[in-house]
Parts: sequence; structure tokens; C-alpha cells
Amino acid sequence: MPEEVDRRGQILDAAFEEFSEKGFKGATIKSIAGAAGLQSPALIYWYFPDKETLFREVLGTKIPVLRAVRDPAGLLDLPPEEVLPTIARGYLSTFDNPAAQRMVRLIMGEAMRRPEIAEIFASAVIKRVLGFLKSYMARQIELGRLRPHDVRSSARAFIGMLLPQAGGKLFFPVIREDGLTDEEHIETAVDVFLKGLRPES
Amino acid sequence: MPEEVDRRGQILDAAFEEFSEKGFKGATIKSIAGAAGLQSPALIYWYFPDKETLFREVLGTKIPVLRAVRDPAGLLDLPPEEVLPTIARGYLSTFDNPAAQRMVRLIMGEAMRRPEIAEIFASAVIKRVLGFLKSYMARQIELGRLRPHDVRSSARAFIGMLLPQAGGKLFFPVIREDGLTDEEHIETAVDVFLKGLRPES
DNA sequence: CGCTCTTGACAGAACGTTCAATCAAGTGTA
DNA sequence: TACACTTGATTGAACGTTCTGTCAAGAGCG
Repeated sequence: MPEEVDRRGQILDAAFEEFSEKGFKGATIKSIAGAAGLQSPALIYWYFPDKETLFREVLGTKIPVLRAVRDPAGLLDLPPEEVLPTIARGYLSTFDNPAAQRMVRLIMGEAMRRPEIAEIFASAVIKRVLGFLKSYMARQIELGRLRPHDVRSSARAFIGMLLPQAGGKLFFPVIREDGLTDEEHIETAVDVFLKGLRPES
Repeated sequence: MPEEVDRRGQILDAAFEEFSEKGFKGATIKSIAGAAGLQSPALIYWYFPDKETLFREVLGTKIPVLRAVRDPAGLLDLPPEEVLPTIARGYLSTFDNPAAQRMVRLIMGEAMRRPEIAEIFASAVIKRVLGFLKSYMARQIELGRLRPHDVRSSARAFIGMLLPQAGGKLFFPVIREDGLTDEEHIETAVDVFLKGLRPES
């Protein structure tokens, strides 16, 4: 294995770029080869059996970017005034990373039409995040820091409150036109959420 | 022709079906012709100059389905306990309509990669909904029914709380696995939202 | 007849993929 | 050192298919 160039990696990077920009159908073997600086598209078939496999390998190797979305069991006992803003910040800032942006675009674009791809995203990110939030809410109810309520609903609600802001970064710039910053939104949203769930006195 | 068939409409319907299922690139003129029951794909070019135009016409004629998302100025003065659940119900039930589902899938699928399409969706739906909610929240603050706060944030938060539930219907069935119904979610979410924003006493 | 609509056939391009040939760099042998 | 041989990597050309879009020739109706 001569360390001159990592062809496989080159191809994966270029394919990631092309797929995320043009979609599976839109990106062509030739355009990927071009982006990777290859002389011939045929070379791709030395490293990958076909386009479909190349696509799945791209997903497989680039998805760790999204796993960064946190799921830290250590936070379970910390108070929500502290934990929720942290999670919200980590979550929203994930989408400032261009690679993560492209990854979401890539997966979402295909997920519309290919359930298997939707499933990958759902398991890698959504299930994790919602699952953690449900556990966290349940624990905080136990501790008496939140009033009893349906945690399935509050988990959705909390992560949902952040979605339009994330959507503004990723797909719909219109949303950002009113100039609301992440920090402002987090402050207001968390405040509403917490006041809405604080124990009755 | 003895049969009074609306060829144009047939083609638009079939194209809508195919585009929403396979995307712009994935749907072919031939498959659209097949779905429309045409003998020859060439017929499509009698009614539409090219594939791109056909696609835009599909968007143009089918988008009213989404305009149904309400924006009723008449609700401005009604109390939030009444208005918010109504809006939430109307909003979530929109995605029970298969045609609307396909429309969202179609637009979202293309919006990932074509900003003009994202813009159409943004103007037709997002801007309207967020705009109305901001006005409504502002008015309710004026009336003293909600405590003063940043309405840009609360508008996002309210509609966002519903998004995961909508996402479960449209793209990520995993979300629905915990069995939370629309009605249950609306009740909890609206309750949290209102308690979180009720005027200080 | 003229006009609108419909047809099958087809051109030209682009697609994913295959293939035989080539190259640079070892490896084994004498 | 010289030479034959192997190996992994790379190439350009070509294959068969499929795509969008075109065309000339009709069919049915007023």
C-alpha cells in the first residue's frame, strides 16, 4: 500500500460531494471521477463494484459526522435549566458544519423516495435523540423537577422547537430573514418549555 | 376522439405521481406516459415543450393542496386555548391527505438540491404559517393573554413542536412507533406551550 | 377539406458498466 | 547485475441500454 495517494478515499470524498449536491440519480460516475481528479471513470470500478455500493459506502463512512449529535447518559441527573440549552446549542451548531449540512441534504434528499435511506437516518439520529430526551424527561419528572406529563410528547416538542431554526440553515433561508439568532431562539424556546413544564406549586 | 378525455390533465396527474415517487431525475417521460395510459411518450411533447416545464406545471397546478394550510385572519382575536389546538389539528391533518403527502415529498425531495423549488415551498407554506403565527402571538400579547416575549421565537417553537409528528407521517415511520396520536400530542404540546407563555400573576 | 390530436419510429446523447491493454514497481532467479 | 515474471493500479475505447426530444405520417372530427 503505497502512501502516495489514497484513491479510495479520494473517490469517497468526491462521491460525497457530488451525491449531496446532485442526488443519487443526478450525480454521474463520470462527474464523480472528474471531481476526484481521475483520468478515467473506469477506475471507480476497481474500488467499488457499482454506483449503488459506492453510494452506500459514502453513507457508511460519512455518517459519523451526524452521530456527533449527542446522547450523553451522564447528563441524566443534571437540571433541565442547564442541560436543555446545552443540548439545543450542540444540536443547532451541528448544522453550522458544512460537511454535516451536506450529509443531511444527501440523506434527506434520498429519504423522500428510498425508505431504507430514511431508516438509516432515523436510526442514526432521530431515534437516538428522541430516545435520550424521553429518558431525560422521565428522569426529571422522577426527580420532581418537571411536572408529570407524556414524555413522548415533550421529547418531540423540545427537539421540534429547534427544527425551524435548523431548517432555516439547511434548506429555507427565508426563515432566517427575521434575523432571530440561535442563541435568542434557544433562550426563548427553553424558557417557554421549562415554564410550561415546571411543577405545580 | 369519441371519448372526451382530458389528456393534459391525465398527463399532469401521472407526472405528479411519478415525480413525487421518483423525483425529477428518476421519473422518465416514458414512465409518465405509461402511468397516464398513453400509447406513446411523444404525446407528452404535444402538450408540454419539455420535461422541465412539465415539472413546473405540476407544481403550479398541484400546490393549492398545500395552500389549504390555514392563515385565517379572523382568528386573530380568539383566545389561544381555542385557536392553537385548531391550527395544530388542521396542520397535522393536512398530512393525512395522500395528495398533500405526495406534494410535500415531491417538493422536499427537490428542494434539497434546487433552491428555486425550496423558495416555492417556503413562500407558499412556511412564510404564510410563520407569518400568521407571529401576528397572532403579537396580538395575544397585546390582549394580555400571553406574557411578552419574542414572537419570532414562539412562532417557530409552536409550529416546530408539531414537526416531528408530521415527519413521522411523511418520512420516518420510526417516530410513530411509540404510538403517540396526533390528538394526544396536540393536547400535551399546546398545554406546555400555553403554560409556558401565560402572563405572570 | 383543414385542423386538432395521436401514433410508431427514430435520432442523438448520456448513462453505467465491461474489457483488453498498459504501466510502474516489486520479486525471484541466475 | 541482468532478465523474466508477477502484481496492483490505471487507461481509453467500446458495449448495451436508456434517456429526452423530433419527425413524418396518419386518424377522427368540424
